[in-house]
Amino acid sequence: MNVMNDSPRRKELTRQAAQLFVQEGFDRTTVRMLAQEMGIKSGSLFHHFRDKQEILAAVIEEGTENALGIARAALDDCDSDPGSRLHAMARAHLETLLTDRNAHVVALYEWRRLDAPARSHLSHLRDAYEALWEEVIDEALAAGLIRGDRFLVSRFVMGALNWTVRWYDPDGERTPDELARELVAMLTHPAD
Amino acid sequence: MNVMNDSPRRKELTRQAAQLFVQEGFDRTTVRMLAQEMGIKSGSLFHHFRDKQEILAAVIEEGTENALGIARAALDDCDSDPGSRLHAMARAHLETLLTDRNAHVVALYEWRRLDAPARSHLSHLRDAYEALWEEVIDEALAAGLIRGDRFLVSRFVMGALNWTVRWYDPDGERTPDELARELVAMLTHPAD
DNA sequence: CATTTACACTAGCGCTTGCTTGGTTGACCC
DNA sequence: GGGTCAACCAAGCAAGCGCTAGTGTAAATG
Repeated sequence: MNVMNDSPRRKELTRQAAQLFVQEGFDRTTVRMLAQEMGIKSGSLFHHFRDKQEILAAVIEEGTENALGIARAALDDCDSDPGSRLHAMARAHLETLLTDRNAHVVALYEWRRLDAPARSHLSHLRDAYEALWEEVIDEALAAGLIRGDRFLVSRFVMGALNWTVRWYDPDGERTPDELARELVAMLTHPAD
Repeated sequence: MNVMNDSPRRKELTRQAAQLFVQEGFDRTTVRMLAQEMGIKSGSLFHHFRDKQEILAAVIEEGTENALGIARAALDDCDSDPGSRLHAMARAHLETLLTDRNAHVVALYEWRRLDAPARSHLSHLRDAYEALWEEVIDEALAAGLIRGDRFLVSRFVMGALNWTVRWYDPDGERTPDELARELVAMLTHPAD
């Protein structure tokens, strides 16, 4: 057990682990399965990760950091009116499902398998992502674009969005852009 | 391994199993832990259930049947206008979280641990529940109360609703009725 | 009274689990 | 050309896993 840095090798192993975690679930995925997928022996795995838990944490960390980066970039690039910003966030969220679906599914379904220290570290990352959403929702509320309780609206929206991993097919007919547009249309109350 | 009927004893055991599955997750819950929680020895467990999988199936089956019953009753008892029906469904959904939260959490998080036969049987039950929602949403769409694509709207609504198990505290300040009202308000576009 | 049924028990088989140990390899460096 | 270091391997340990076999017993049933 030597290193736990973020070498490129470790990044690649993390990506492969995410795939297996989605297919089998964290608990059912054995270190032997992980090693085989990675093309190494099970003992070698512990050169890159302290233990199995750390592999899970690495998967979730990378996925969340990625989503955060994409969302921030989307907000920087879009128009400044609340509607555009709402749409940009929804679109960014759906686009991460194209490139990073596995990590997102793992983050949603296997969060509770994290031990306490990892959970506390990663919840800060997740909070940062949700804070972006709440900011955008606040702006939309202030502009009268949507209405309702600040807290409840963001929970409902996060729910609708996170649920997309269950049914959205990125290779299907609907683009993230179209889908984001539909979601915003459902929520907003334009002054006809 | 004698019986697999639905005796009252088995119902109680199922309820206790749901509790443990939520706390630990299905895979981490051992038959020995289940037996201890039930106050029997691990071998005795297999008198009531064929195997561990069947316990999971029993938990999900009971929870879904319950939700279906409550939703149907709510629809029978409410006014016939689309807004009332939407509200009745949302309220029924949240009310099941008061009495049956464990089973619902298990159904959401451990669905993929079901083997193929159980999954096929239970998905019919779940489809029946979702069909109720789609019916009510269709009525609301037809009445112009909400708008958007039939398929997408129901996915978004189901997402927002199912996500409530993550944050809703039935012992907290907000009643299911209030919460349902907020959700409907967020979705609907009344002709001001 | 005899039999069945429902429920519980003890004991343990066969296997898999996460992880450790002690070592080898080959590329790079001064 | 000796030293360093990440990367990998073979072997295996201790613990725990789902589940089975066979038995005991008290209440219900004929």
